Amino acid sequence: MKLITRDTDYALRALCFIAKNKDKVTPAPELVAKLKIPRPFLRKILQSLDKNGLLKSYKGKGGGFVMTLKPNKISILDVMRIFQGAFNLNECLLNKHLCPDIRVCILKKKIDRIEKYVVSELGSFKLAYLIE
Amino acid sequence: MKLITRDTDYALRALCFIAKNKDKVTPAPELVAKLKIPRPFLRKILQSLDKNGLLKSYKGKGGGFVMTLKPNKISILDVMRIFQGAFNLNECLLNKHLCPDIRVCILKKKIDRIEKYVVSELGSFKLAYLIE
DNA sequence: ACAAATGATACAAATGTGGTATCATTAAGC
DNA sequence: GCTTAATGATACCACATTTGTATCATTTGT
Ligand code: FES
Ligand code: FES
Repeated sequence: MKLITRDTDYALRALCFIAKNKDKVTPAPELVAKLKIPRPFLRKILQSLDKNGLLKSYKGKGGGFVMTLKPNKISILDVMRIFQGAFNLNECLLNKHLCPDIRVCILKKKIDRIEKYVVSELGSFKLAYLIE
Repeated sequence: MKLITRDTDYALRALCFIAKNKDKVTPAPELVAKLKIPRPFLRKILQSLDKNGLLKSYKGKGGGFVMTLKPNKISILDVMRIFQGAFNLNECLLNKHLCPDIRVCILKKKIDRIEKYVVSELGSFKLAYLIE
């Protein structure tokens, strides 16, 4: 089980790099060179970050990406949610046929508590901590 | 993200049922009927539980499965480990190329703490709690 | 006009999950 | 011993997800 997937990891690294560049526009090719992320894959990731409002993009020559928020306003969880969907360790609710069983519900409460802990820990871990 | 996969869930349900039968031998067909788990899939799961020492199997007519341990000696984590492998939220160690980066290491520490918490919570949650 | 960048989108390989099918082996009970 | 009801072992398969790749259109600074 992975907690953080590859695209989230790439996204974090890209965000860190772009954040260090401050107001300077960072073009994707620079990220590819420095971070060794496969180019088309990175492009897709950057587009996602743009659509989700974490980056602002500039098209055309001299274009690229800049941060829209301060790094201390972005949490690991914010990035995870973009690439891995809403945090939901308890998928049991979906499979209706599993639910008549009480035992799963006791377990469900346990898992809910675990989930709350994880969400709170990752939600308070800001991108800024990864830069300094 | 799921914390518990389908086979682990099926395994937990099967174990609960078998545990309730105490020393009585429970044949797979009975489990199929009562728990509505696809037959060949359940068979595979029961074989895993047998190989990992949580169940003892009796072959031949009148055969089936019985528990080898008291339900308060088996944790959710024990079952998860059989079907989902060792708990390892931090897969980063494997991908060597990610590691020169300090930021991941700080994050890694955070994830390690999260993992310890999850392992401790699930390791102390015993099968017995699901039965009563 | 040209070059350098992003936008959009479709495709593809590798892996993981959930499930199926088959045949051999064992043991109880007549 | 024969039948029957059970497990053991193993190989296969369909689908979804992950991790990418490829292509072409569009925008913009010089
Ligand atoms: S919520 Fe699924 S069993 Fe209770
Ligand atoms: S352990 Fe992978 S970056 Fe530190």
